[in-house]
Amino acid sequence: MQSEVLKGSVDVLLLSVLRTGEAHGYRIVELVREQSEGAFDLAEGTVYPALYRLERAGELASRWETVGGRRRRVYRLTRRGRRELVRRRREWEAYSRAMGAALA
Amino acid sequence: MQSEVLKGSVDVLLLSVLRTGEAHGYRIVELVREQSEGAFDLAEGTVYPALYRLERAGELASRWETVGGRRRRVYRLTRRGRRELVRRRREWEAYSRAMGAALA
DNA sequence: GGTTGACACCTAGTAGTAATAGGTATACAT
DNA sequence: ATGTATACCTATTACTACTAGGTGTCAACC
Repeated sequence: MQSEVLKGSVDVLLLSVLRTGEAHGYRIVELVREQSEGAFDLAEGTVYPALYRLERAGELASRWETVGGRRRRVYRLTRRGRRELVRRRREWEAYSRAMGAALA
Repeated sequence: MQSEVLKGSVDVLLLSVLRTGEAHGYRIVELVREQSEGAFDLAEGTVYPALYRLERAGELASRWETVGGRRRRVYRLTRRGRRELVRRRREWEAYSRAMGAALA
């Protein structure tokens, strides 16, 4: 079923909210909630490991930042990440279309 | 993320292709392929366990049949299965809408 | 001064799906 | 006899997402 689409739902969301600029983990959770109109409220235990995974895969890069005494790790898309975002979004669309056809 | 939606993608496909009548496992694989316009080619190792799971959950019922010397197990939706199909389809739609919003 | 809540990160363990990669058996055509 | 389509079954594995904790900073309030 080529189910990286399924498995990668969180991944594509993370890549997508970073498309307009960098953000740290906690903020990424908020962005996903906002941009999905409240539908996706990702647990931190889901997001942090996913971010490491994406960084290990070369799709994200990060740096440490300190703001108001609080440490943050700020993530941004790499070139590969941007490419992957496009690919995964297309995959999502194909998947979505197929589900639509099957469930019609 | 309420990810039964994700996890249940195969389940809702199986329920859906049975909405117009009963079918056996091998045929169900074909129906999913046809109705998804070729996009979903489920492995038998995915489908059979899923059918057992759905039967154990009371969403499907089955009977044995012999046609041309070949044994088949024919599945049909139960009332609960039909209800679940409606519920899962709605869930899929909400999920799909949210993904659409987030990836827009 | 202590408590609460928001901010911010981290990780070990678990449940569960889907894929992999086999296996068995019948019928029919070549 | 061999191959192909039909038809079912299952053990193992990889991987995701979730659960359920933990650490620490800062600001506000009582």
